[in-house]
Amino acid sequence: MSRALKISAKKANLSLIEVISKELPKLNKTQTKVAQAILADPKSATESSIASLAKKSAVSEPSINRFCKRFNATGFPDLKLRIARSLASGICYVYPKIEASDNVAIFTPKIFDSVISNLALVRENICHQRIYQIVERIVQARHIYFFALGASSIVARDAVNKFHSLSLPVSSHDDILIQQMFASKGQHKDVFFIISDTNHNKELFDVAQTAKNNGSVVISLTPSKSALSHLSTFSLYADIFELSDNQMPLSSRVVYLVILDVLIMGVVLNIDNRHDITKV
Amino acid sequence: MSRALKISAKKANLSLIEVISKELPKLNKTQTKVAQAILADPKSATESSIASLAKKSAVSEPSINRFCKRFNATGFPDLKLRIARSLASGICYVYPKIEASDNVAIFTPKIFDSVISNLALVRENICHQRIYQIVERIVQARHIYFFALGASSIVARDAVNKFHSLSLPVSSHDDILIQQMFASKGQHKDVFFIISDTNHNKELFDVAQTAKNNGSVVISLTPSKSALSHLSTFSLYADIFELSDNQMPLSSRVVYLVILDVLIMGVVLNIDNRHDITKV
DNA sequence: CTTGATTTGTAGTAAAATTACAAAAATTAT
DNA sequence: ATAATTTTTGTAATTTTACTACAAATCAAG
Repeated sequence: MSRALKISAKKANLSLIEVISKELPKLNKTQTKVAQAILADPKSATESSIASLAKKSAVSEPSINRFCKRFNATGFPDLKLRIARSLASGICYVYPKIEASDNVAIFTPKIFDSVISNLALVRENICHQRIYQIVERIVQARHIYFFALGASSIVARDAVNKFHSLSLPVSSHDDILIQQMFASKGQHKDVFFIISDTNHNKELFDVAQTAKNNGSVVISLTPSKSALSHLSTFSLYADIFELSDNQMPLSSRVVYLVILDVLIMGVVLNIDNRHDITKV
Repeated sequence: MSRALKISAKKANLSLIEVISKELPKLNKTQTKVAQAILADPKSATESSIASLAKKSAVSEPSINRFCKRFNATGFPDLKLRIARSLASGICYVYPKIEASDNVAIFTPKIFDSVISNLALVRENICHQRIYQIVERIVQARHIYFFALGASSIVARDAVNKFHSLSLPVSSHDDILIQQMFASKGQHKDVFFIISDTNHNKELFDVAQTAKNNGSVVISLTPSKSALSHLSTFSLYADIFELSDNQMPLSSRVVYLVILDVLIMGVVLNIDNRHDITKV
């Protein structure tokens, strides 16, 4: 939650139009004219020359220039660039909550934005070194077991479909007893890939513990501070900000699917070319 | 491949960077140099003058200008503006191909960008009215059948999990014979929700046809020009640009999952408040 | 009022972008 | 292969745009 705020704050410096409208009361006469002309039609401001904007706001050209510098732009072209940037981002990098009063046109973009924001965040923070290491283990594995429960189980199932099409020895199980059974029979070169979108899941933790005790490789895909990640041989983190509280994970499955896609692509490239291609 | 080009030509609101990277193979020698210089660092391109970009790409200034007009910009400042707009969200809206020589740090962002780009595109183009209509049908349905084959079947399964938790009468089937059987027994208030990421699938089309003939409601989630969408009572489109040709759909499942999430959210809000909340 | 400070505009300069035209490639026909 | 035609590319001049220095105007306090 606090991280979400940090991000929206970071985004806030970028939106120049917001800054201008916020500073509006503090501006003097001519600068107010300029600001109003820009705010009246920011898009056309980005497309017009300093001369035409000067005419439109009924001030001289140097006044426009001073306005630019007042807002920390190097000059008029830079100001136009900043306005364009603050204008064009259709996607809002915040994690809004869905209100009961939202209609289709409101909540639909919210859902997309939430997923996109989460993906963008994981994109920036995912550890490439770790991916490389995991890919190495997967291609060398005797067998790879994908274990998940609940909503994450479709991620496991999807992974199996894909790895299977690469002729890798994979299987997935969403029955905790079966999972425990396979874990207890795990061998040295077996990989147990455990996916959980909750921070602490006792059942899956126990399964992982069993596998670990048997000397098998345990890979986990979980939120960052999960008990599972500490136990694992290799762990991938993804902290997801869900937009609804009602225990229905929207974004996490999607982000997990994409992370699995990354691993699969790593395996594809690793198989295609057995040299040091995937090295970071 | 040809579909991608057709759409980029049609949709003017597609980002310029995306268009440039797509048109790259069609460009001649000098224009390729310009394109590569821009794609290598689009942000700096928006900040530089025509002279410096000419120097960077080792061409003359008028060649830059011709490049601008080639991409329907009025001139260089306009091109910079368009690049800035396409860049504003931080995510590069390109659909790059993954090369065999890509290492982890290269292909990982590519995969994320591809998914994010596709989501952003669908976010802009999805029909809210249609979502509203489909939600209405779902909440009134006697039973909802989710039919899919192959990679899309996990989307169907996920939908069932979620709708089931809302106590709606749902089921999914990925066996074509079972699908055909249920379709032939379909009743008036039954909804058949058919998901396919391929343009034309004879088997699923026949199932849909059967259901339609029986007077059931057929809802489809497919690419835009599919035979299925024409047949359906209501159809949702999503044209996905996949980044690898090797028949492994990466983005489509993800986009489909999010679209289903939107529908589920619509149902949740519709159930919570039986008035005209979801009205567009 | 008048002085000093601040703000605004005029005019000139520098820089950037565009256009016209000529040279160089590339393509085609002979 | 080579001449003729077309297309592509660059040079140089022109036009447009942005910036700077300085002067006029406005404003505030004595």
